[in-house]
Amino acid sequence: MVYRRTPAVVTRLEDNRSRILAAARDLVAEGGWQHAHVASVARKAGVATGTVYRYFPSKAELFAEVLANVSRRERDVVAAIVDGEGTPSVRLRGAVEAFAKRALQGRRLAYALIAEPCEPEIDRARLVWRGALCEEFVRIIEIGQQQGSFRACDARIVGTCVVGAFMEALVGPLAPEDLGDDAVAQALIREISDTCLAIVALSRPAGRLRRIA
Amino acid sequence: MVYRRTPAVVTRLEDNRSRILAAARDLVAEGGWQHAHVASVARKAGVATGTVYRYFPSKAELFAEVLANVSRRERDVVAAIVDGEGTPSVRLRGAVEAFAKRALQGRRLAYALIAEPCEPEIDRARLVWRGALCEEFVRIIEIGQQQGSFRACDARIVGTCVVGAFMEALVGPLAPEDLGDDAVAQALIREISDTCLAIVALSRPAGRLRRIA
DNA sequence: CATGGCAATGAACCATAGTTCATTTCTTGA
DNA sequence: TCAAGAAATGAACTATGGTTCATTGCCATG
Repeated sequence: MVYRRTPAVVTRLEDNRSRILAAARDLVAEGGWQHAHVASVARKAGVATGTVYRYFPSKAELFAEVLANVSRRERDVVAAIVDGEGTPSVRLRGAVEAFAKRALQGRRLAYALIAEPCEPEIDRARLVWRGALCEEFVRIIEIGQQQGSFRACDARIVGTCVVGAFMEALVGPLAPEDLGDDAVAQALIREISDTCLAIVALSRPAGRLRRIA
Repeated sequence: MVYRRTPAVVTRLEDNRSRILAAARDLVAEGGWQHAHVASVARKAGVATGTVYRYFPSKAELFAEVLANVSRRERDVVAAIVDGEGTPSVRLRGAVEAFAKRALQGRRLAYALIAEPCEPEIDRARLVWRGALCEEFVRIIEIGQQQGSFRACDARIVGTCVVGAFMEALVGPLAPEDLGDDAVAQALIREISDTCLAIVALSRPAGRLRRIA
């Protein structure tokens, strides 16, 4: 019996795997789901079509992993801000703005991962990761409520609303046709984060108000 | 030369057309996109597969029309409320609650039309109609702003946020697995409409506040 | 250097469903 | 009743692209 997986072989296998993943991600980032075929991925990764199937059981799982990788990164960015410094309001705004800014930077990929029509199988994976992102916003809302900075509400539902709000507002501007003026993007981001803050802001007491010392 | 389209024939043709549309809609309402095949539609409508193609150029266009019909109805309901009686706040809340309530009543269909993963071609049609719905919310926001009831903001962006917020919060509960407790649904609807109102509420002046006469 | 076993290859395969179209059936007006 | 033309039929066709697998090549051991 000969041939054992020497470190060299293991490395090569891992290289292949990540090269395929990278190729898949890049393809999506360049042309969306339209041209994200297994054959294209293989070509871009410099392997044969069949090789892809030595690393991933199906197209759907390959792209689900791409989606997971990218989404996890985004979620981590948001999570770091949620767990970071500042008042809950500052953190919520920061999280929303960070997400929006990053999305607008890599528009094509963001559009594909968030909103572009794609195969049902892949679409399903999106829902999962959107849920994970939502968790982070639920957390910051709960923190804000504990500190008395945010209004009393069902954090789970309202967190979902927050995610829905900024996602929806981003979709249009993310669309590939949109070229993206930077000043417009800045204004958009600000408007969106204002809106998200408004969602959780303490509600005004009834009646007229007057500022006090 | 004989055979002209007598009124009877015209009627039969129209009947066929709407029977096919109804069958398609019902299929989606029952089982979502998974089983919405042209052959199934034909069977349910009591015609041959090929007949469907005498009335619709493609599967995508058939279902796009289904989507348009249902969506238009929803938009009209919202539009009527937007143009109806009451303060802008009351109308906004009413519109959101009406939409949510109707969606929760016909869960399966609503889920399919709003969120269920489906073929890219059909998904594209969704975006269009979601935009039309959004218009109505932009309108009520603008009305509210003119009357000084809503905060100053970009109505277009914030309207999109409102739609995104309640859509997203509805998606989970719409999912086919969810059986739907009525009390829970009521609470959900209330929470969502509260949230949507918060989005446009006049922002609190900075500093601490105290109620005055 | 021989050999056993694993990885890579990519052309062929196949599954699914949307479409087509030659044929049949129906309707109308003479 | 018959002819002409339109509508309906549904089995066959086809396009697409994911998946397979017999073959080849490569590498580590004895």
